[in-house]
Amino acid sequence: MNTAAPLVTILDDEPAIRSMLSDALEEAGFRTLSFGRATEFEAALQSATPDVCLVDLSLPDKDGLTLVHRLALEQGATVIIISGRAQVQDRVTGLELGADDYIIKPFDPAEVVARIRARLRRGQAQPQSGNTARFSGWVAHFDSYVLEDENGEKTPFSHAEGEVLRLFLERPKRLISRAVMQESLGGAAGESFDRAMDVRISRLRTKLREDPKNPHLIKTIYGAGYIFLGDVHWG
Amino acid sequence: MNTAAPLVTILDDEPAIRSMLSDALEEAGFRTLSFGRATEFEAALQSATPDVCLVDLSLPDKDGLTLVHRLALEQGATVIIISGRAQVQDRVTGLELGADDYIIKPFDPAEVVARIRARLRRGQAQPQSGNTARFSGWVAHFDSYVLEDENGEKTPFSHAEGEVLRLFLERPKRLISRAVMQESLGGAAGESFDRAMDVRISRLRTKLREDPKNPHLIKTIYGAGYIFLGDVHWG
DNA sequence: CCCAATCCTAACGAATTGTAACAGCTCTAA
DNA sequence: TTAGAGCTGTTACAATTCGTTAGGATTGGG
Repeated sequence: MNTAAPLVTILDDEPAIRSMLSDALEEAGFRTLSFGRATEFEAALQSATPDVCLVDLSLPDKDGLTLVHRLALEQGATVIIISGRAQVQDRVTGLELGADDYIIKPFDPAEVVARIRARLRRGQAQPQSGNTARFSGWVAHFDSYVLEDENGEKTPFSHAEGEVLRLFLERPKRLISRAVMQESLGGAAGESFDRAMDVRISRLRTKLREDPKNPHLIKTIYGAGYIFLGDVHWG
Repeated sequence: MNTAAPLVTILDDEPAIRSMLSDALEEAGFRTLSFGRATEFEAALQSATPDVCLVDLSLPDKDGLTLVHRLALEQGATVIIISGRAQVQDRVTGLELGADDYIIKPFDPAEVVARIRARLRRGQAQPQSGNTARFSGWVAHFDSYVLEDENGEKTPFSHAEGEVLRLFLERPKRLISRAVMQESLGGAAGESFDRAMDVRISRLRTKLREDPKNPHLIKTIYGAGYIFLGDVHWG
């Protein structure tokens, strides 16, 4: 991971907005890269991995939502949508597809900075440099499928449980929507697969000895998804 | 933030009022800048960021209300409206658009000074450097969604309650209009969502053990919005 | 003081989520 | 092949969340 200033990419077709954002962000100590079109942006992604992506949904050459989806899911980037559309439905689908936040135009640049800081304070994409993750006294071994508590006591976990756990450990402290989770878990978006996901999570919770009333690790966001709360260290 | 005397801008088309205000304010130790027209004022905004903006709504060249909206939203400035119109509706729309206070002509300059001092003493942007906030004996943990009282007793709060609480804790001691609140809470500005917001606040109040007759923390401003009264420390 | 607008909140119910119990599946070993 | 063990999706029902409704309380103008 780079210890330099975090890199923020800006994708918006209006030059005025691009410069307003980049001014505010650079003054706040971020590095920025601005793009007016999705294709340019995607080309640049090959060489640099941004810490945060600001994306305007109304792009001239591509559908912003699918782009957001790809960014969030494949790149694991922190995605913040900027949009002129204030409809609830827009916001919901944006977050469902994996965005981390949703800012409505017109906006205050200072607020954007604040939100980015808030996101960065939370989880950045974990380097995930190994097959073992530590969090809150636990150690998860993904090659032996074993969960180890602080006393060294070991509990095996299954493949399905491991998928969920890995998803959480790769995106800690960020909302993971049900939609994203289903897709990652290879679930047919079929009707009653939701319940299967619930059950997976429930089983994982019992192995982590969670009290669902006061969850220490896996927090449910009603109507949205889940957040994993532990501090995760891979390696 | 500047450590020198706070800068107050005055925007009013009547020269007599401008000079009366600037005299009173400078005597009270503020720096002032006066403008008779919105366009001049906006030009000056490029170079200096005022701490407080006094705006008369009846301007010759521009609609004062949209100006207020932009100021409050984009510049994040503290805006105080000065107006000859005393109707509730005028006041309400002014505050809804983000103004912090509303003073009716004719006014006593000393009162204006007092109100400005009050605003400045109140919320400057909170650093918000963590996910925990302390206020009035309470501790709010936003990652575990738990509210802790002075005896360490814990009450969980839901996601929806957390949204409201966070909004308050990020803008303490400032008016939060219902419009702003709805927008922040992702509510369709739809008709009956107001009630939903009321209910959220009501539920939050019971968790904070508030007596709505004598609110210690969440104060209702009839016709305008709410103010959170606690001293908030993030971290 | 009266009235209309506004606000509070108890109660209800629809939507969402948790999880126990069950059934089908795969794998292993005798 | 059969029995048993473990895994995982499905079902059913319980619990929770949260918006809506409705009626009463409060506020401020006239």
